[in-house]
Amino acid sequence: MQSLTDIADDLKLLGDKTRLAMLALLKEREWCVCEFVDIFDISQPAISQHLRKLKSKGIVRESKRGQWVHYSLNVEDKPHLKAVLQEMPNSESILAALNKEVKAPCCD
Amino acid sequence: MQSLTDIADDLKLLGDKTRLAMLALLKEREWCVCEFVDIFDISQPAISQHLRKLKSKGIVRESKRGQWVHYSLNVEDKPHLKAVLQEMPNSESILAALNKEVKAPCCD
DNA sequence: ACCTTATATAAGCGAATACTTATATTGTAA
DNA sequence: TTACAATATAAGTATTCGCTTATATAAGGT
Repeated sequence: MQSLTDIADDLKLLGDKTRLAMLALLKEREWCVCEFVDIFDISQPAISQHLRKLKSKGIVRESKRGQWVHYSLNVEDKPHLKAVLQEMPNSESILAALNKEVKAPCCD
Repeated sequence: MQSLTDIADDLKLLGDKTRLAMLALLKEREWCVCEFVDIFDISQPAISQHLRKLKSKGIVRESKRGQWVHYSLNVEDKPHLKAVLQEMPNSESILAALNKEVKAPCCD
């Protein structure tokens, strides 16, 4: 059972357009850091810092494969986040909003 | 149709425990500012500023009655917020978490 | 008119946020 | 080992945030 403060702190992380887009994308499948670096118009360290915040709250899970790191959604025990993400547009719409198309992932 | 940024900006407002509690309380009925002043352990101007932010994003609606101002929820056209609030505990639990009991409202 | 009550606004301040550049770490491959 | 690619961390900075105190506005009662 989460406290009000915990829930607010989780939601605070969704209050940033980059992290919100990341989570909406992660709804569909797991993504490699290198893909996020291609998609978002911010530096690689900025990407890394966003993912660290999400991971530190247990909202995403990381899995290393060789030199690549893949992130996946981990909101099974977070109904508030599940509910929001359910209302988010699909990956295609998100990428369109970011003016990006899905390319062959860098980590193949 | 809301942009990603708009949705993130809405969610950012839920990322504060005071505003999140206010909205959870407003799910049940409308509340007078004076009640919020009693419930939350912050100054009256702080309450007023939180409500102004929520109003400026169209998340709540105000209605003046004499010298009192009542706020009500206005999230019909905001499915993301509706979805989160649906998962929030009821007023009783919120008040319990704040160590407050519902008293006779100041504005009767 | 005056005083009181309810609410809003203004100004200021310390803490948190999201970014940047520079550097460290880790893994792969020659 | 050396070099390179992917990712993370550190440090610095400008902006935003949430609070406070002080003051303004507005409505009600006498």
